[in-house]
Amino acid sequence: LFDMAATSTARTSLSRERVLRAAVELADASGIEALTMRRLADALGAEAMSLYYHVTNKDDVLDGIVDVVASDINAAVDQLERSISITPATWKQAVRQRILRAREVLLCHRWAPAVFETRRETSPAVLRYLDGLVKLMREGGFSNDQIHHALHALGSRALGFTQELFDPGGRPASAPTEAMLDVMGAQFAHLADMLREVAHDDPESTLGWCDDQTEFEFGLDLILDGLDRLSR
Amino acid sequence: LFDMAATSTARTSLSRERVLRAAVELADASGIEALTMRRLADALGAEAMSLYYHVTNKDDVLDGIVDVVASDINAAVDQLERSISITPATWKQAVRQRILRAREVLLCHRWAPAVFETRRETSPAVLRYLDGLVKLMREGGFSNDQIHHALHALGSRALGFTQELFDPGGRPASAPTEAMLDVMGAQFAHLADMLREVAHDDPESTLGWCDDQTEFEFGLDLILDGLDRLSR
DNA sequence: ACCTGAACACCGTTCAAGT
DNA sequence: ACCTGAACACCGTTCAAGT
Repeated sequence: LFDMAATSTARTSLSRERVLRAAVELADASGIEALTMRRLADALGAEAMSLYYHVTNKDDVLDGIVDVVASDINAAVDQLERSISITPATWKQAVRQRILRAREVLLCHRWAPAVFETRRETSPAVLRYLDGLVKLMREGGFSNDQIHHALHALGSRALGFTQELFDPGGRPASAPTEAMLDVMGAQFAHLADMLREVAHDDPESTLGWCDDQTEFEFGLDLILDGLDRLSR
Repeated sequence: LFDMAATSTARTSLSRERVLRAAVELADASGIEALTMRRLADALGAEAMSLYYHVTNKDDVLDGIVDVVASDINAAVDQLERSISITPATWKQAVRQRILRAREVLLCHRWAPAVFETRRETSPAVLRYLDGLVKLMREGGFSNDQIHHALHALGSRALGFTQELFDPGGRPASAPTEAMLDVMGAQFAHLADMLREVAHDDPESTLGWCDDQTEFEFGLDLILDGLDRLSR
């Protein structure tokens, strides 16, 4: 009657795909902790219990949104490297580009890495992503055994994220103040000295006092260079 | 009266330390999902609300158990490398040994890595651990800037764990059956080929078809070797 | 086939109250 | 100072019932 406007998106009936897409949007907008069955149903203009017709339970929703994000990654990655032939000389650049592209997608879903880590069943879309990576490295001259080691060495970095020991999640981190470093220095002199020097070297970093992207690429290149050396 | 035996451990009064230690034991024994305020209180022979006198809330409990585990790591690591002088030639072995020791402690608390990742405030014990690592690398001839990059490149590996894309948490993984690989091969040929070959190469691996420890060390050495080369 | 509402068993946490 | 019990606002999920 009057709720036509409010429920305009809800008029079309539910479906697994619509539920999952709404779940991703809810997590994007309000954080993963806001993703409850009741709130998700609300966003869809339905009752909580209606979801269970399209989805077996909340775990299934989490598996589902991981697969949605991984599918987005595949879509982004598929647009890459048309007609570039992969050789032992070019594999590294191709893998690097692929991983950084995956990272771009992940940066649009800050909650995703944490959820990826909690999943026990690997999503089909993640498998497809890894399949592409294996293909690339085979063309680059690696043995299956080497590729297996490489995937383990990369770990989540293969998909474009790492877990940091400092400040997981809440980016951008603010630089520690001089006062904080002084307090810290009393107990942890070497660590405080390091942080003081690093903060001094790059005081204007717009992405916070640690540029995640730079650090991600540093670690990634360290590993890729090591693998490259391994293959010769 | 009759519950003397059942509550024998509960007779001593509560304290923050006793609460945290019980929390670690509960997580060790029953998994992190069993760690609720009510069950934790039960294990201590107290009411749920009594905990709040010694601990500000559940987040504080999680911060606390991370710190307890990190303290255990420090204790284990402190027993290492007495009287070995660190030089550019020996730093790698010392860091490697330190990290593998940290990993040993973590392997006794399978729930810990996942909890480490969710914490926003870094625990004092983790800071102390990192301080020791920085000290080691300084003695090994690295600049503070290089050490900063190194810590980011190592990420959680500095503390002895990585997140794997396959099968997070539930170890040991069982080898994929031939039938599974056939199904998988239809969609993900390169990945299935790789897994088939790896499983065939090492069919007797007692730790499951992927030896986590071997893979962890492979990735760690790849990074340490890269850092070593960087410092020359 | 698809959706709902009441209900259940659990959470974390507040508050006022006990000793 | 330390602990408790009832209560509140939230979960995920079951079940029987509606269309």
